[in-house]
Amino acid sequence: MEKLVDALKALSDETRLRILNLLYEKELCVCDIMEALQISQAKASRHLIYLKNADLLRDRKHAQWVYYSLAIDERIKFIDSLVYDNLRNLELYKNDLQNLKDWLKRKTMNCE
Amino acid sequence: MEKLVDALKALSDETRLRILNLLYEKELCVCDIMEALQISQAKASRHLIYLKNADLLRDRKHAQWVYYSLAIDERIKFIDSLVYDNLRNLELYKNDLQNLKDWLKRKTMNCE
DNA sequence: TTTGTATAATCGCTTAAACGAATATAAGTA
DNA sequence: TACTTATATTCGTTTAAGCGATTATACAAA
Repeated sequence: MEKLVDALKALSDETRLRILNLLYEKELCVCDIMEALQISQAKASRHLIYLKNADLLRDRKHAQWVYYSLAIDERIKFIDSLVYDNLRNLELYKNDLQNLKDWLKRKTMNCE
Repeated sequence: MEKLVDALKALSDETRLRILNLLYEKELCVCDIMEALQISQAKASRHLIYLKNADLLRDRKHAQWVYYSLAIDERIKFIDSLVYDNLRNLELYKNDLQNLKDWLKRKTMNCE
């Protein structure tokens, strides 16, 4: 992250906060985000790239999937507080985590 | 603050972060901010109002002056971490504090 | 090679927000 | 009442970002 301000701009959008909240659980691919948040593919992709450009995420390609995970270093540990002390007290973000859990279970069952 | 996102939007601008950094020291009027940051009156006023609308500041009128101070409650304690762990390690914000100190000293001396 | 799936990029449009410059308001002082 | 000072607001312009819809790319599997 070049600038602290860039990280804060990346955090000042609800969709991106919701994505970040999910990624605090585990690495996910774009389609996991789409399903858990019930948003379009273009929207998920755009916001993930925005977060990556702010150096808050890294990505890893495997076959046709792109997996995103947190890339939050020491310099911006206030984000931990934001997520654990604020986001996770709000219904919207709690629901998102439950939706993610449900989706990942369904996804696994389809492969068995 | 209605929405966490509104607070984050308010924090995602360098001028507003610089203002917040100063107000972590003490209550200040608009002209103190102008002097310490060397910005125009209109710019100082606009950004202070933006922060106030996000419920991060309160104001208090006394004669022709308007004093602004922090209004950050429990819900957004991550801002403490942002200021103390991040901003205050950066030269720009350290310089601003020194400029504020110098300005307040000059201001006091003029009244003696 | 064709088809399907996952992801990214582009287009056109709309809105928020930043800026300097100028003007308005409101209170204090001469 | 005039004048000054402190602060807020408005105007016109510019830029960043958000969106849905669509198209492009890249890999996999048939």
